[in-house]
Amino acid sequence: MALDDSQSKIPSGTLLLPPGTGDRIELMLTFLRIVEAGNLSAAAAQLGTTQPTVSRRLQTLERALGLRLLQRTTHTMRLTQDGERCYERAKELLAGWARFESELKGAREEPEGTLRVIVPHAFGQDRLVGPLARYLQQHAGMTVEWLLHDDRAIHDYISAGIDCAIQVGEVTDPGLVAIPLGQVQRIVVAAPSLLAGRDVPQDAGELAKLPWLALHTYYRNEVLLEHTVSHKRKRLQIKPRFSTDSLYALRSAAIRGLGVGIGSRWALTEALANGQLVQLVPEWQAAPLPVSLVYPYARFYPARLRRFIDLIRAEGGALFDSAG
Amino acid sequence: MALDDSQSKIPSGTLLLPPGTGDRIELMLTFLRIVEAGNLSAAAAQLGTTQPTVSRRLQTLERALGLRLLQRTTHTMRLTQDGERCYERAKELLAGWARFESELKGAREEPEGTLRVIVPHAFGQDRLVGPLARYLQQHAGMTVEWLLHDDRAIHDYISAGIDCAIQVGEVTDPGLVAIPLGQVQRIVVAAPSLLAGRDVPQDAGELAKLPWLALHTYYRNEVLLEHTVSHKRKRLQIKPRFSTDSLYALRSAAIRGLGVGIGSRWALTEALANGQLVQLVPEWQAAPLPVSLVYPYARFYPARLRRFIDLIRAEGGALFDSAG
DNA sequence: GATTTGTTATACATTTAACGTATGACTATG
DNA sequence: CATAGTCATACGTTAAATGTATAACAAATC
Repeated sequence: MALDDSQSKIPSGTLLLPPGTGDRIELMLTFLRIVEAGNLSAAAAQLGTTQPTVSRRLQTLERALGLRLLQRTTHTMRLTQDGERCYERAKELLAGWARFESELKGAREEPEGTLRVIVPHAFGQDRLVGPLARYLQQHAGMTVEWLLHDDRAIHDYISAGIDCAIQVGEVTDPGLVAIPLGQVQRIVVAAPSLLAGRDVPQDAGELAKLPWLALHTYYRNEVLLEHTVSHKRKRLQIKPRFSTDSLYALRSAAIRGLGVGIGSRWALTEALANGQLVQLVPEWQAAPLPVSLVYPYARFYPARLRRFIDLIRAEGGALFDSAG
Repeated sequence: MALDDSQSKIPSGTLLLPPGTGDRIELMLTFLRIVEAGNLSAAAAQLGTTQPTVSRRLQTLERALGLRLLQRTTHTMRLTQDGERCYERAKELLAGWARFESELKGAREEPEGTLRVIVPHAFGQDRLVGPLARYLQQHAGMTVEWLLHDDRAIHDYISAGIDCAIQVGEVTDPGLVAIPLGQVQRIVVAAPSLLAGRDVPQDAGELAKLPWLALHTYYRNEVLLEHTVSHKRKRLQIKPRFSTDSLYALRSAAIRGLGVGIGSRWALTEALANGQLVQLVPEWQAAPLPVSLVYPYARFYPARLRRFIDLIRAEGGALFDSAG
């Protein structure tokens, strides 16, 4: 990022008000205050400081500039010609400073630029689009990069300029802040065709006899189920014939009768409703997965991120309630 | 001079960079330097300070602004979006500051505005006009108020905004700086018509018999003459029939034969040359008067005054050499 | 994989600077 | 002449900025 000399944009030349003269903005503001108050004592009162302090600041300014700004005695005060010029220029300069601060303050308060979010495929295509739409409605001028990824290496993306991500599963990276949004139920499903000619399993233990599909992001060769009423747990050893990292691919395979699978309820609701899939042993479920909004820990957050966090906090509970 | 609220021109509103955050200009300059150097250590080297100092200044700025300006680790650094905006705005602001300083520096180095000078009538009408003309030739844009006064209360004028004065006579006001320019010889003259039918005085003592004119600014009822060779002194009691504060009025009266007078040689040279006046007892003269450029003691002087002082110092000796 | 180098951030002690209080000097006013 | 209010300075205190030392980290090199 280093710029060579030809690109340097820092104003060059010797500074009249060198470092070590205290806060130069404050000196200029004090000078303006003195002029407008009409004497040093009144200026001190308006500035909330003492008359000697004001006197010293004026002298510091005059010394640094090498100019007499105010001709003053114990009872008279008038601007010199240099003082008049300085007064006019200082007003312009400090007005510029005020604009500078105002613009930065606006940046701090009004979202601007591009928000970059990673969301898992499972949510990014429908469930979170509602809040996203409302965010864009509320903030004209904002743009959003909505990146669908299931990659767990979220910290890499964030160091690459991503503002935040929706993460399913435990958040273990200490460099990230995790805002819990809810949980996703994970249920056991199979196609009716898979069950044709077989006894429908009445208990979790019977599931092991069936062919399995693995969503290897979440489970591979072993499944842990918990009884929703008694909270008993049963661990099953399975030998999946099919393994994927896509919930949708798993759904498709299950619908085709290739095997039993465990997936998030909300992604399977439609297939269950139209009979393409049936839930097996409904009282047994895999551990629900926490869903979190995660972003890097930092001292300050851009307004665009803060506004998004506020929105997701407000609506995320409804998006990921325990029924889902 | 106090302005009421409606006239106040100080930029209003809460300052993002409040007093107490150190020199705000320095913080901004440090930020720009970091961006252009590419890392904090290089910026520290270029700023002639230490890396921890640069780190703290950057953090002070970020804390005061409530914005993250630079995303940085031990080996990477990149501007955030807020940082990019701040960088652009800071350059503009500091360029404005540099112009501000440049203009003030110009004021310090280049004469500008109106120089106000008091000169005695005796000199202001011809002898000093030469240097004045050269001053105006050398400094385009300057204007000069050339005030002819013989009033000895120069300090009053100076408190009224006069930059300097040419003063004839001893300078006793401790608040003034006096630059000696030379001396003016004061000689005894009379009209030939006054001497008609009389013996021409051969010695200073014989002058008392003649009628006298007084230049009451310098002498009234007593005249002290000194012999230019033996340095003997003679004090004469005189009874002037005519008294004035104007050297020219005294000259006119002397030419008309109204009496003997003492005046500055250079103002009488022409009348002497064309026979209107003659010098009496040439080896006896009144004490010469010092001529000084005076101005109020001050910590700083505007450039227009400093340039004028330099010019008068350089040429004043020739203007008021001991022959005159 | 271990080591070196160079980075950023922080703790600590020192140095520097800014401040408020007290007060002197001055001048306008009553 | 006394009083009130001004500006400038001396002094001691407080606050802040600094440099040094160093920990933690990561890329580059061996």
